[in-house]
Amino acid sequence: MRISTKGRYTLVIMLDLAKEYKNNCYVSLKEIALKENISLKYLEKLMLTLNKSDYLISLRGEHGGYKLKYEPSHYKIGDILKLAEGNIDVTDCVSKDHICPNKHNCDTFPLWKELNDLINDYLDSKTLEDYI
Amino acid sequence: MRISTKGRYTLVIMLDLAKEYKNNCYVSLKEIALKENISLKYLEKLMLTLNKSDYLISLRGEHGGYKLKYEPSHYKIGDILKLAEGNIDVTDCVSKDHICPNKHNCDTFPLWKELNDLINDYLDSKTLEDYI
DNA sequence: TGTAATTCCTACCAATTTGGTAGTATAATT
DNA sequence: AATTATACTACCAAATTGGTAGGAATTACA
Repeated sequence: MRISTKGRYTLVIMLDLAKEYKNNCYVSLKEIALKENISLKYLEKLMLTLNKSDYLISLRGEHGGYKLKYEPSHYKIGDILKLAEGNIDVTDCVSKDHICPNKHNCDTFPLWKELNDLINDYLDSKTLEDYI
Repeated sequence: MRISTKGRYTLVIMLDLAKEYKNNCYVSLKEIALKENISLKYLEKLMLTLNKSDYLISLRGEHGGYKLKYEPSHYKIGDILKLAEGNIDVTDCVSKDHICPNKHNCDTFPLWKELNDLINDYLDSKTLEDYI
């Protein structure tokens, strides 16, 4: 049930950008790395994933960095975690139809399905706005 | 957020034993392995963990196997998963006090704490009885 | 009393994931 | 031209996952 540093650090980045959204300025990874005490190189790597979405605007060079493309309430926590972690489903059977041939006869499927819905409904009900 | 086969198979074992509880007979791993299409050797290994608890009564030899020590409603799903997976906490900061020195100033801690409580409250509200 | 069945226990192992590091190319600012 | 920052590729060690192999101990039954 673990959320790895990929998801946690990615959320930290997004929150730091969210906090600066009203100032409309770019925030560099160096600032975030220093402030949050995370390796710059690791943050760069996380940005590769994050940047494949339509979430951010980036600028290279001096006074460059990243800023949110939309206002903080636009970003659901669940979406950010799914992007960073790849997949946050409790089991494969709840998301991939083909993986379990007899889920209708499976005693544990209802458990995983209900738990997965609980988690996803919660994470989709919260946005960056709620944590700044 | 994944539950691995350790947790899933362990729950399958416990449910199979729960279904036979009223008959008060021993169920062998061989039967479970055949029925559930899981490797016997892997089930044996999972039993090493499960057997360290006070959950089961085992008997070697012919017509041997395992049976539940208590009635199915005694076993919380959360307890079984914690035992099998080792730790199902979303992050370390929600369970280990020392791991994060400034959790009171952390923007994301409330999120992990609330999510972790949601999951654990759900899993502790269900027992084997609910899935047989 | 011997044999088959079953749990119990210790090693070992390949593939994947996690949590990074290193180096370089590209772009923007001064 | 120099500096600063993102973008991208490659690599790597440690831990976890999902097993397998082999044998020892114990029990039931013929």
